[in-house]
Amino acid sequence: MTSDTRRPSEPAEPRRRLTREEARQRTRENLLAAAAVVFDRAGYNGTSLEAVAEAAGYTRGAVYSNFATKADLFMALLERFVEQEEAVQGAQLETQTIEQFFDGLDAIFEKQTQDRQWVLLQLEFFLAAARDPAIRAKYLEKTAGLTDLSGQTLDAKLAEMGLDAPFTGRELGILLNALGTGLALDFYLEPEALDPTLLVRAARLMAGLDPRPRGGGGSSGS
Amino acid sequence: MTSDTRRPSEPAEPRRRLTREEARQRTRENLLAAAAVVFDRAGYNGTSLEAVAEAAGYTRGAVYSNFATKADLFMALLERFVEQEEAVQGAQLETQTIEQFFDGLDAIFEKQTQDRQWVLLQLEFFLAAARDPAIRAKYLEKTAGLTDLSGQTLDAKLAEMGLDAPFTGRELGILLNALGTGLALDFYLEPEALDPTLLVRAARLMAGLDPRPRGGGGSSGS
DNA sequence: GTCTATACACGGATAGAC
DNA sequence: GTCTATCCGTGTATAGAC
Repeated sequence: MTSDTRRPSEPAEPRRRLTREEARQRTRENLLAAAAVVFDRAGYNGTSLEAVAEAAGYTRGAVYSNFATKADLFMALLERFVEQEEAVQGAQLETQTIEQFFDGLDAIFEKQTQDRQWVLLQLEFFLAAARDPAIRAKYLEKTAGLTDLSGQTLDAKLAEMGLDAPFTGRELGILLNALGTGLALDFYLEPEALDPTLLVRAARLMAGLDPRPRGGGGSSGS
Repeated sequence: MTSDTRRPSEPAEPRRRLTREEARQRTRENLLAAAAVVFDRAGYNGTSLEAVAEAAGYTRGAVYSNFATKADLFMALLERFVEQEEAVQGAQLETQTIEQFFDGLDAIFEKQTQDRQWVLLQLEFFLAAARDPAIRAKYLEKTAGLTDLSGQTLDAKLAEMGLDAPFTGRELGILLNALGTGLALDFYLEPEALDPTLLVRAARLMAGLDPRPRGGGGSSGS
């Protein structure tokens, strides 16, 4: 961004008024913020661009002026979300002890069950990615870092502990990710039917540790 | 033979000509068969009822005459699929030894990765179920038997073997189901990145068995 | 160069003809 | 019971205001 050399005749006020670029950026932000809310509520297919535009105080044309298509708008939203999530999960999983790692895993899963709407939105987008190679490429590119995170962390953790886990760190990352996703989906259908400790117990077992985190009598009768 | 029973008084002839009911049933079948093909190809949201009707040799009106809404049509399709799948999986999992059980599990997973379009369709419907309580109730009702299947089978299997699995049969069913779903989703994005033995290895471990099915050196170094 | 206003095509849904 | 005609909403495209 260069200096605000608007017009020679203009009063050389810096940042007095928004430049074109800034205004555009502001509109883009407003649209993205509105889109996050509206998509969240009704899903991707259930949301009209009209609704997004209205929520942001614009018209449909403004949307198309800033995003090529509806999918493009959503992609921008996803990108932003992944960046933020990467930071959060990274901090949550980069712990000292392996016990703390599982606590972090638990926290992530709990958050996932609460962010129901967002996960459903992601799933909707996953569907598009699974069907369209172009979208898939973008999707993988943007989420690659996030999916590798737990695996790499675990790899390091296991190595420094000398555990004889039945799986590699990468495999564990895949398994934990898949299990978390699958259990979250169950949760969305029958929240009360899911034991909240199940994920961590399974994770501990797969990492080669005792399934029971702390004390707790394992009265797991039928 | 009261052949020409065109009178509304009595249709005492069975099977001579298609009754209204039978004709309707036939059309319904045609529409369902066509819908299965077309939905499979382009997904739920990507398919128009026009396309369905055309594939079956009718017009949109015929569809609406047999199904209240697009969702209703899809629900009928799902119902049929679940029934059939329940039978198949039931046969596949009701085995003698626990080794055969894992073979069956493997076969089911492999089929799931091949039936890509169908699983994606189911996922699309799951989304609708997760968002709409009414659809959710129907969805759960129809799929309840299927989800309980592996759990109950495992419960019996574990009981008769006296294994000290860290999970109950029901928990194992949930875990295996969730893991299978999550891994299948991974597979749809990056088919070559998924080790096809991963599911069964994890399943064996969670059931309290040696993760390695047969022989194979466990060179699971990083 | 951005946003508004408007137009168009397509798809889900409904009403009425046959 | 199926088809035709029609309505309405929505994604997409474009012309024009500022």
